[in-house]
Amino acid sequence: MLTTRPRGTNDILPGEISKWHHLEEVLRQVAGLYGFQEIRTPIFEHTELFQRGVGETTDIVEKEMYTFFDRGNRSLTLRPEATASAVRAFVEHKLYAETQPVKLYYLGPMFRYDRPQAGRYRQFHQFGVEVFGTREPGVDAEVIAMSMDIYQRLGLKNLTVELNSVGCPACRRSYRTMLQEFLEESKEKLCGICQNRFDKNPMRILDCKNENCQELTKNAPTINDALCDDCRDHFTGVQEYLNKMGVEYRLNPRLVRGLDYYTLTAFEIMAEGIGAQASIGGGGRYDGLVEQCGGPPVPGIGYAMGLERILLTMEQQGIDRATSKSVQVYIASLGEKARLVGAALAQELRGKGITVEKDYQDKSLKAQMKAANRYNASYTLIIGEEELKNEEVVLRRMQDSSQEVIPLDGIIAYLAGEIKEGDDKR
RNA sequence: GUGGCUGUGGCGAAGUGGUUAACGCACCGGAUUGUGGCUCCGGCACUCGUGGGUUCAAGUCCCAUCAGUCACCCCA
Repeated sequence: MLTTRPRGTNDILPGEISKWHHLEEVLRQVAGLYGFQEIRTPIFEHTELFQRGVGETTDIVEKEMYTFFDRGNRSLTLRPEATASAVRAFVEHKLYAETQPVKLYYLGPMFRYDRPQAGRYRQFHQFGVEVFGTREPGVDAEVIAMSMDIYQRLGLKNLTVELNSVGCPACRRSYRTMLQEFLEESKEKLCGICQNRFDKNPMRILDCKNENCQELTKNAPTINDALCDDCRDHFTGVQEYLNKMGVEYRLNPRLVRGLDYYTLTAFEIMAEGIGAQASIGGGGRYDGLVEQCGGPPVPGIGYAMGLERILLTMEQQGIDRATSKSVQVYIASLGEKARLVGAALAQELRGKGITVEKDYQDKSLKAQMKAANRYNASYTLIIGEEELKNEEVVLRRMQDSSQEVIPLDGIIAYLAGEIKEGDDKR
């Protein structure tokens, strides 16, 4: 226990950090391009925020929250998602008083107490955006386009955007009864899970994986049949924008998202080959949420993507950015005095922006050369007794094994010159 | 929360109940004087996840537990 990480968590080790850096860099860059500004909210919130924001009946709230009491006996919860927090901050700081829309993005860890499996962890990372203050279909389209833009820049292929409209609360209510009426007769024949869903969330029955259920719902009415004029207009508006913007998508009238707050636009981005958890991002509109969280009636839309799943997909598609530690100069020294000189040289070189690694343990020269090789050093400086006495250093070019003796007081300038030239050639 | 599979050195992986638990990679050291990448030689396991049990004898069988993994529910 002492030496194992908590279940469902991961250490990101030095060997894999570069792909995270790369991913985060792309995310921030694209967010900037689309005019989003970062918001950082606490990693825990009052439990009631999620109960209210995410929805009492959702799985997240019912069984997946990390809830604890602090010393003041307040109930707090590690955030399972960030939309509720963003909404809270939006309301708390009265951002609705600023020019609308307000476009925010966030990036960080989320927590859900769930059984880990491929692409699912108890602590995972999400990047997400929220747009408050407008319900123009063009914004919905832009948010979808932006997410695809990100995936493309990362080099991901074979992704599908699934699009649907879940309507306004009124549409959903009427559709719900419509669906229940349709299924009433065959209710007994549905699988056990779906019989459960019949009352709780009948729309979920539509995307049950059970073949029998699929067959039974084949001719079921879709949400599109139940949309009011206003919702229908909005939905066609989103599609019109997407078409114009050249974003491909697949209409999926059975797409239902799990959180209670979604209205109108719902979308999900699916990847292949990363196991059962194929959704690498998703989002939708939440026009009633701000008000429900105690703010004014401000519409909003957002999406979130799971970074672990993106990385998994990249790996699966052979987009690999693993890098090993590498260094421009390695300083090998023999003996205490030489090591001191080496340390001084290292400082000077680093001051010139050159990456340096050196020996700290008085290893044999052979061992130091091996180390230099492992670090992928372009140059190795060797300082031994001989060199110390003559105020010189041996400069060895690792690539062709050539070496020369340079006066100690000239080595910095010499190396700085060499490395700059080398950089220019690239 | 439910189910399947798995758990041997840093990693990968043999081991069909019986003396000192293979091997590969990695790591460390060496192959005449202070020099890398190839080759050769050598070194590197006090708990075979943990705790019980069966047995004269268990890494090998049984039970429990923990963890990993995949899937379900659900989601990123």
